[in-house]
Amino acid sequence: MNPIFHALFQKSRYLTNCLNEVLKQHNLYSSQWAILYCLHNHGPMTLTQIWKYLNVEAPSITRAITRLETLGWVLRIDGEDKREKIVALSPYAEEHLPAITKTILAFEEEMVGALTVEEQQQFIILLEKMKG
Amino acid sequence: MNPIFHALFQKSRYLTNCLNEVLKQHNLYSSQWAILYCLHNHGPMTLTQIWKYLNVEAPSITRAITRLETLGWVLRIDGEDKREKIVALSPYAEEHLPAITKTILAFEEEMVGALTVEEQQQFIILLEKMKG
DNA sequence: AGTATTTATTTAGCTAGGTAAATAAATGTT
DNA sequence: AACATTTATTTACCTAGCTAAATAAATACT
Repeated sequence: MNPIFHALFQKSRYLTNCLNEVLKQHNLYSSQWAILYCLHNHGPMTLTQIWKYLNVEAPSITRAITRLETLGWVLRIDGEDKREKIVALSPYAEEHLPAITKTILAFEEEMVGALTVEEQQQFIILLEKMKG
Repeated sequence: MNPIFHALFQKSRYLTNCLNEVLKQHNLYSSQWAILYCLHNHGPMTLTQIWKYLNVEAPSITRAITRLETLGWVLRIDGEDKREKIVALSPYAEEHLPAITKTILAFEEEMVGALTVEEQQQFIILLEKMKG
C-alpha cells in the first residue's frame, strides 16, 4: 500500500484525538466544535447547509445537533418551510466560544507551527491533487 | 479554524469511503484490508504487533480480527505464551490476496497518480512536520 | 383539486475509532 | 512458595462516520 495513505489516515486520526483531548476542558468533541465554529461564522443554518458545508452525510449532523441541543450549545428553530429546522448558537455557546477559540488557536499553532505559510499552502494543493 | 485541518480530515474521510467502495467487490472494508496486508507482509503476528504497527488501540483490532475470523480470512492460534493469540492468513486469504492487491494498486494509481514522486515525498514530509 | 415527485429531516443499523475496566497468564519480589 | 506487578487480550460503552429506508412538508403535473 502506498505509504501516503497510511501516513494520511494515521495523522488524521492522531490529530482528531489530540483535538478531542484539548477540547475536553470545554466538554466538547471535535465534531461538535466543527459545528459550533460553522454556526459562529455563518450565523443560523439549516441542517442541510451544515452537512453540505462540512461534507458529511445528514444523519451524522442530525445526531450531533441533537446532542449539542441537549447540552445547551444550540437551539433548533422551525423554519418557514416547515420541513427544515434552523440551528442557531445558544447564548451559552456565544458566551463560551471566545475561550474555546483561544484553545483551538493554540492547538493549531502547536500542530502546524512547524510549517511555513508556503508549506501549508503547498500541503493543501497536494491534498487537492489527490483525485480531482 | 486553519483550513489545513478541514482539508485533511475531509480528504481522509473521502479516501476511506472510496477505498471501501472499491473493496466492496471483494467483500472487504478498508480497515480489514489494512490488517490482511499487514499479515501478508509480516507473516503471522500477535494482536499487539498488529495494533502497534497500525497505530490503533487494541480493542479495534480485537473486533476486526474476530470479524475477519468468522469471515474466514484469518486464523487465531494460541501462542507459546498463553496470553497471546497469533493471527495468520487463511488459505482462502492467500488465494484471494493477489486479486485484491491488483484492485488496490489500481485505486492508488487513480488517487495519487496526479502527483509526481517528488510531490508524494514532499507530501509525506509535510505531514510528518505536523507536531513533532 | 388530486396525485406524483422532490426535498429536509430522522431512524435504524453498520463499520471504525476511542477510553476504562475486567480477565488471565507471565514475571518479579520478598 | 506467596503475593504483587506487568502484559495481552477482551468486554462494555462512547463518539463519528456511512447507507438505506421512513416520514413529512413543499412543489410539480395533469
